Amino acid sequence: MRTYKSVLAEHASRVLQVPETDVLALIEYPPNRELGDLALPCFRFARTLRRSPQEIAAELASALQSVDAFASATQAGGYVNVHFSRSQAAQAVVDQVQQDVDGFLSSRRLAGHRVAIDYSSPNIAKPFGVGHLRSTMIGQAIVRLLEADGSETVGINHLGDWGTQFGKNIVAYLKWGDEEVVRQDPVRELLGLYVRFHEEAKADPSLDDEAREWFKKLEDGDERAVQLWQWFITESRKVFDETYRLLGVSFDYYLGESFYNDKMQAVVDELRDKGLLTHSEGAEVVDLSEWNMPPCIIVKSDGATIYATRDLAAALYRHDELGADRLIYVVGSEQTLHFQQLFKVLERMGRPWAGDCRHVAFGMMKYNGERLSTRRGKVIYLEDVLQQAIQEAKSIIEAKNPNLADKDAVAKAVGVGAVVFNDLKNDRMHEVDFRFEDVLNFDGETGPYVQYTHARACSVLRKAGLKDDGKLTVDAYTQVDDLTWNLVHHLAQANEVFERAVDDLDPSQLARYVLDLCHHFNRFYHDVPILSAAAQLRQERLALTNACRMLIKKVLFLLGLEAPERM
RNA sequence: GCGCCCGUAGCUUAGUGGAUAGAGCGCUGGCCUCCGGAGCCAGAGGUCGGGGGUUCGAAUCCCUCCGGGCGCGCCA
Repeated sequence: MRTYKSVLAEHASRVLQVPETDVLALIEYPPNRELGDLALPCFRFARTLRRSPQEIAAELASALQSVDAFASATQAGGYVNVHFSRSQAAQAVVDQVQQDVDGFLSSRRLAGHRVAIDYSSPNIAKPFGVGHLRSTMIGQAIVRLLEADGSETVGINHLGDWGTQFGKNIVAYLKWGDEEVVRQDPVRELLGLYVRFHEEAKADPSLDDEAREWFKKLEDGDERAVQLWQWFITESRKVFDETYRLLGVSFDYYLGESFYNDKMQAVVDELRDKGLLTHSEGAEVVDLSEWNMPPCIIVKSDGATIYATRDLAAALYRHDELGADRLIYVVGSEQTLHFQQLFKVLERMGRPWAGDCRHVAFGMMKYNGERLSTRRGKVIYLEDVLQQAIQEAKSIIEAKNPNLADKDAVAKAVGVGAVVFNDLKNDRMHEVDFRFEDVLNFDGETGPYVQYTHARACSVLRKAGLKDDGKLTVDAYTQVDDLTWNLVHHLAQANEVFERAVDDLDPSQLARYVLDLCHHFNRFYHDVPILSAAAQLRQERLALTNACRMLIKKVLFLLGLEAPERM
């Protein structure tokens, strides 16, 4: 929909004879709602127009009086503040949300694009810990955001299914493993074997040699090695898929590292043909000193390739074979340099789309201030965290709403929602010190708070007899009090927040937005009677409630949370 | 040593050059004969890490220092 900012910008731009985009960038929300619904500081125009900000603001204020959408325009120092015509705005906003939430949120700016998103990407035979939550849920949210903005997406799980660690896994399993025990709980058992390997290898370095031999066998296609490796993958996948099912996460492709084994020679050949490879300390590298980066190693001194080579092959595959015009990697910030190198090498290889590659980095997850370490067996299983949160939700339901139908399904939605939202609401670059007390708290700025608000809105609408996809038409809003207006005004900002979230690949903006929206709704709900209002008002308030319900549900979906109608 | 990221209330944080720095948790005190109290309201709590600068205006931009994190060729 047409935003109020652009209406203001258009008029101000015409009056002042300055470009509309310049005006648009300056428009802000006044710090105090009595001042107005939008504000335009005029200080910036003073120099070019050779007039005082106050004078400019005064001129604008009087010119904007006549604009239909504005109820008033006043000068306040160097600012001009406008109030919207409330009844007109409320009617338009509520109607448009109900008509088409998707269209209200998005103008489908990415139509025609196809974006590949690499997210989650856990390692085979390793636990899926809380740390993986970040890549998984930020990635999933980005997929939904981009799709909502019109893009096609290709979600890729780049499983860590190759590398020398599998030699260790095989050795440990053959020495100390038991098939039945592993089958019971594959990931935990394999991790135990892996940790034991590292402990014993300290005293007996020959184990490392054995591990190397077994990995070599795997590379050479040794039947036993391949069979064990595939078994590890199968068992790990079962466990991962269980977690993905719980989280509601899915992928278009599971393409692990091993998928590119036969695609790396072509990369090496191309780099060599293009004269980008140089010999250095026994290895072959792409020199990046011109860009102040260390060289990117392509072929190790033992002749083997390395992850950079693999990632290059993967990037080419995603672009050339999967048809993506833009690549996104949702990977921890410790790999920032690697991706800078990767994108630079792609550019030097003559791939113009290298400029459209993005590394969506995020801070590290810690526990009690300490780094989690798979190798030392220091792991918090995401599955455990989710189950605890679900238990917590279940006991709250038993206490507050014991007659609820589908208690288990709701407990799952709320418990998982709490964990997911908790991770999505903050700036992803921040380090996270994982604390159960935060995740298991369902009050305040949390997923359950948003879900609760949604359920509340559903409840009112249900009592009013509104059908599931019903729409309530209102011809004109009569009285729009402050609480109602604050809610409408916030609703109207959905589109600009959505676009910022897409542009920044930052789901936390939407998480913050929906928290604010819920807060405004709860205040409205608390103080403004809906069902008991007189017929006309009742209809207006129900329509507004319905619009909120729809938008909250939509945003929860984008963030990967369910929206139960009762809880 | 070099590079990147982070530093805002006891804790977690919002804020992408504009007006009096907003929230949540925790704490204190209110609000269910009224649409769901996982809620609402109020209170206490801030030298926006320190210091310089740019600007009419800086938590925000630049410089510098301090504290923390992550990287810095054959792991991914």
